[in-house]
Amino acid sequence: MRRKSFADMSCPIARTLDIVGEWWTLLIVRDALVGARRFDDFRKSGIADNILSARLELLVREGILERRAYQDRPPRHEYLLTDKGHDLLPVIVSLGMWGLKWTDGPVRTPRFLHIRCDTEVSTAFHCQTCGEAVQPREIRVERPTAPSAAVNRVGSGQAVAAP
Amino acid sequence: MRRKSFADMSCPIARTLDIVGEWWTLLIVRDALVGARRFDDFRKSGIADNILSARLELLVREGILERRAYQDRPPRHEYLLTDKGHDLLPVIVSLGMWGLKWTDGPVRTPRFLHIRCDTEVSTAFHCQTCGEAVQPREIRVERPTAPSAAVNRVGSGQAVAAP
DNA sequence: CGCACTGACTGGCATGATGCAAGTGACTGA
DNA sequence: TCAGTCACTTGCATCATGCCAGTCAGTGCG
Repeated sequence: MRRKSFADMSCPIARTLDIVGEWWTLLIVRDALVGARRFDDFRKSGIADNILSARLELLVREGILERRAYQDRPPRHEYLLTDKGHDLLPVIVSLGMWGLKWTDGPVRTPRFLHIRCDTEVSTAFHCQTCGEAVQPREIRVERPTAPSAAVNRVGSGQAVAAP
Repeated sequence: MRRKSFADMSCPIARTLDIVGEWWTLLIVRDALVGARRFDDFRKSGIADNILSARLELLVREGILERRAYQDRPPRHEYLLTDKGHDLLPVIVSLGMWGLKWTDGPVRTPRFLHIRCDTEVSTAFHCQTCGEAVQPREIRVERPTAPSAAVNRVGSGQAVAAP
């Protein structure tokens, strides 16, 4: 059954997931961030050949990876992250942080280092007004503004799932 | 074909994706963050009933949502984020930020406000040593340390995909 | 009272996604 | 020459998904 597309949804979160939300896709991005370039490099994650082939094609088509020839007899290509692809770094990092905190198992995760000083960087919310870091618990999520006001549901708040 | 599980992988990113990486799951988390509570609330995203039912059950089982009765004739339940679930906020936000920058379409995204001062917060990398925000471009990703050193591949760097 | 509607699911079925594993072609090295 | 490597491609079986009807309990209206 073809999955319902999120591409035409008005929410950018959904649109991102439409592009990178398939099984294995973000693991490929992770591996590309870590330095994987060739088909054989990416294969080491355990992904099936045909799925890897399809995902690489998708990531190239979406401009997240670019395909570059590294030899011509036979023609061989490697896959490099674009700027667009590199901008998925915060997604990867936040997934890793959640997994570190809430899943069990060995901790074998990429490290993210500030190039200038070689210190490991962390990601956090920041408030420009207060000038300080903010914990997720200190954040109130406000739903998207809708042209038609959401129908009040008595006693359960104004909950509307966004298409 | 049953998907290959990422649960036993040594990478926390993979383990997170094993839990929340199915189609629709993170959109449900998004909606829960925005205030959706009931089956009907979540359904508004366009998800099929049986998939929603299965995803809610998974999120409850994984401790991301808790199921709470809101009436008993007939028995009816609503679904609320746990702390574990709320900690997926950075994942949702980073997905939204990427989508804002790199996808086209209307911008109808949740807003994330600092409770104390009602300012919209943003997420960013931070370097403790330099005491400043760091752009993704200023970050070097280092692959996970491996007990067996990666085999050098001449001319292509030391690329190893992590299981 | 009967009927229509609502909400929260459950279930049947057809189609696409996935994984396994074999195959292909070009090349290299012993 | 043969075996191995690399980068895919392909065939097939099994699961994931979506559509939509159905069920049950309750409510409200004519």
